[in-house]
Amino acid sequence: MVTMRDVARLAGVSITTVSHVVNETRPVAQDTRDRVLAAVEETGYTGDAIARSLVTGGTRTLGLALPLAGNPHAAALTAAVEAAATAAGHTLILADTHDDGDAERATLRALRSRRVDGVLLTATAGALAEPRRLGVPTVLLDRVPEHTGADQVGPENVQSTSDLVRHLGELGHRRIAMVTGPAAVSTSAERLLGYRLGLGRAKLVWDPELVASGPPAAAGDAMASLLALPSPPTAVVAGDGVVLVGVLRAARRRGLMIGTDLAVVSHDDVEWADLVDPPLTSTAHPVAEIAATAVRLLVDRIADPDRLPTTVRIPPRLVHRRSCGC
Amino acid sequence: MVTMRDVARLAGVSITTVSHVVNETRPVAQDTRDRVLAAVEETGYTGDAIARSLVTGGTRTLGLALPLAGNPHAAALTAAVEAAATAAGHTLILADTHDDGDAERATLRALRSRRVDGVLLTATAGALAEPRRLGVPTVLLDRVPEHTGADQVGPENVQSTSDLVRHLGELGHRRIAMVTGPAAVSTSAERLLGYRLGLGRAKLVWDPELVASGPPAAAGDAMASLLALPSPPTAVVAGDGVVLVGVLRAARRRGLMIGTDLAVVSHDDVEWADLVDPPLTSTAHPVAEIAATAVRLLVDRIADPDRLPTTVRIPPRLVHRRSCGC
DNA sequence: GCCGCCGACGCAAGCGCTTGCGCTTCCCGT
DNA sequence: ACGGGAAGCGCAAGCGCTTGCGTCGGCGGC
Repeated sequence: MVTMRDVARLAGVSITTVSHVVNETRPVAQDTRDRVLAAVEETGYTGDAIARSLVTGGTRTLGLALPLAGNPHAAALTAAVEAAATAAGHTLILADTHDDGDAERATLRALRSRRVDGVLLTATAGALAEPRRLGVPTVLLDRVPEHTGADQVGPENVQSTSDLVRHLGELGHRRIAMVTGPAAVSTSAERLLGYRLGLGRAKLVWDPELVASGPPAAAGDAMASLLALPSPPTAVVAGDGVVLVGVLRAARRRGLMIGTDLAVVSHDDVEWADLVDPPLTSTAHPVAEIAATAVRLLVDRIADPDRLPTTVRIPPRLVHRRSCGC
Repeated sequence: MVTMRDVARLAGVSITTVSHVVNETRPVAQDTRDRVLAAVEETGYTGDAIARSLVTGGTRTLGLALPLAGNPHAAALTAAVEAAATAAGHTLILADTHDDGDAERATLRALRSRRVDGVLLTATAGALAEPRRLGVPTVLLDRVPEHTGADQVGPENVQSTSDLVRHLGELGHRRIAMVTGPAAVSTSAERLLGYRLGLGRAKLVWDPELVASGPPAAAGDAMASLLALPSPPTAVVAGDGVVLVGVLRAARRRGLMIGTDLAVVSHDDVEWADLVDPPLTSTAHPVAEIAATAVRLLVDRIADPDRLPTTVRIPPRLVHRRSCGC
């Protein structure tokens, strides 16, 4: 590794001066500057972020901790966050939390030991207190539990789900089912709430028999059970993109025609939504906007640890296609 | 931040001892150990990877640099690499290269200034020489150009594409088209080669009119042009998952029945392959295996910079469904 | 002609950690 | 009773950088 010392020697100045010209932290005579810059060029000096961080305290690094495995939505979010972080001049450290409280805590500690400036976290309930304990600036991403006293950014869930259900109701459906991920996840809980709300707005009664929530991988089986009911649903709202896959598979296995035998609407506008038959009605969540907002909030929080926590809800856009039966 | 000094003070020992206890680098009397560990616990000491790295030289950090934007395959790869890196005891720094030579070079320099131990790189041709120039241990991922003298891991493309084409040929198709990403990308080039090879094996002639390669986003238009040909293809092989989407959209716009009017086979077994009509015949690339192999190669290279470069090709599995017309 | 000021730069103290030496004890063999 | 070895620890250097003080000329104002 070529160090500042090498550059300094070559330019015939002190490392102090090299530092100041590289960082532009104090005026340096023009010809000295030139000599230093030339030396930098010649040596291929890149600097050492590690050493720099040790003295400045900051790393210009953000941690992103979320359940990554087998989740296209998380993947999209990751890409969007990377873009936003880079735009804000930060590097991204990626860590999979496996949706597990212990793993989240461990991840957080690891990130903090790497001195990340801040963390974007999609947490289970188990690790919500950890960031404050560790004193790491954190914004909660995607999942937005109540009363955390933290900055958080996520989709608007209640209203949008309610709209989905109401639309189904207006189409004449009386038995509308809902399949979601684990109710312990705030996103699922909120969408479940929106579902009930929508039912009410459509003047329908809540039938617990018609809702299934659990691990996304089990969504297919859950849907199969719903369809096996004596009086099965004629419409279903899928809580998210991965649940949707299960729902669709179950319907297909049962030989149901989507849109005709069974209306399907879903959260998450998957990229293939227009490629299946019929094209899927769903809500499109502006991932880039969510990511950018989260990064902005985090950067603000890092700059001022004492500002009041902000919660931002970003409403999805309804993409109306034909699986709802229209 | 609580430092070793704090722990040492609390435990009534020197920081040397704390260091040795924490790292288990030399024997320490049991009760001293206990006191130190207790102090660690009490203070919540996490260590400082930055300071540690400064003295040891290593960071136990790997960089992953690839074109991330709008590419589900890259996303899947990212998740797989994260898992593999974590399993190998490394942290992952994620960087989007935007498939651009200059950006790649800049990214590589940034990663090196962060002192990553090694880099996994999906590169354009423009930046292939950079890793060696910078002296960063690197393994090329996913795209595997010839003669790079570097470690590299990627899918087997020629044979698998050829098989796809041959299958189509055996089904009686005479005019088989191919749509891929940019020919400058080695993956596309190889698949194009496999396509020609398959054509030969099926005793068909190569008609340049039937192949389109270019930016994935333009795949739809490219496919539309192919379908508008006086004598349009009766079968098409899509170079990858994102091209596939364009192909399918174009076919749909033209009102073609997949599998009947137009046989479609594809690389990349997208998660929704069984949800469209008819289900798609495609090649499933073992992403986890590719990622794990790449990380292994990289770790080996870090351990021994002078070992001979290895190239690993991982063959995909053909998932035979019905879009081929069977 | 002297003082003060300002522009241009260098000194050296750390940041928190690892690690090669070296210093104490303490015990055991003779 | 004494020498020597081993076990248990601590000292301090130094990783590559930033930054608060200083130093050193040179120049203008009086």
